[in-house]
Amino acid sequence: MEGDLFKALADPTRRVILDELTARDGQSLFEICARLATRHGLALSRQAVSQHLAVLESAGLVTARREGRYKFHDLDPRPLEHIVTRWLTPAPPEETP
Amino acid sequence: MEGDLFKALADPTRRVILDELTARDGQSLFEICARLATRHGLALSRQAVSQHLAVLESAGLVTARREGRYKFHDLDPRPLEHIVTRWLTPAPPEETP
DNA sequence: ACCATAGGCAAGTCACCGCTTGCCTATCAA
DNA sequence: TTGATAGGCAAGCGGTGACTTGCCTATGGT
Repeated sequence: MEGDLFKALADPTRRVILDELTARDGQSLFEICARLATRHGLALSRQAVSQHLAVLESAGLVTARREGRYKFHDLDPRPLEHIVTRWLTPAPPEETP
Repeated sequence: MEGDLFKALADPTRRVILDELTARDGQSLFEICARLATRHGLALSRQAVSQHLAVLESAGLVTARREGRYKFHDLDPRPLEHIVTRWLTPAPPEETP
């Protein structure tokens, strides 16, 4: 979906996760948990971060690859490009929500 | 605030309002209501649109100017540029929410 | 002066979202 | 094989946000 992109960006914690993946790509769930706590003071449970990653993944902003018992997450900023172009050109009609 | 920008974009109705202002700048509240109904099938109350415009205004995406008993709304897409650049450069640290 | 129009303010309802808790599966090391 | 690690699933709770309803102010036409 298109609207999932904006929903994914709406939460500040998810934006920090994107920051963290920008600084260091290919982190696992526990790595992200640890770095959120140490570098941003965000003491979130593992499931909270997991759910955030699921939202980012369904928005196309994060791709996940499994290796053994680890699951590494990579950032994909390409969907962001649609945001700016949308309201600079004569707007194309959207899905009626 | 910074986070208000993402909160403003989170709602699909507000995105349609931005589309509508992109197509025709300087509309009043009632004009926006009418065009949402006729062109997008969105039958919203006047207050609903008014509240949406307030959110867009506090996000810096819409500027309002009063003339007599009318209040015209103009689009300002400049805050959108920060979105893309944020996750393409080595991310600057954010406000801890 | 009167009334219709354009807009604002405040409270209340309802649904969604973020987060937790508890339990379950899978992979690797000893 | 046993235990520890990495992750997933599902139900439940609390808060926030979108929308409505009702009433109020202000401007403009006649």
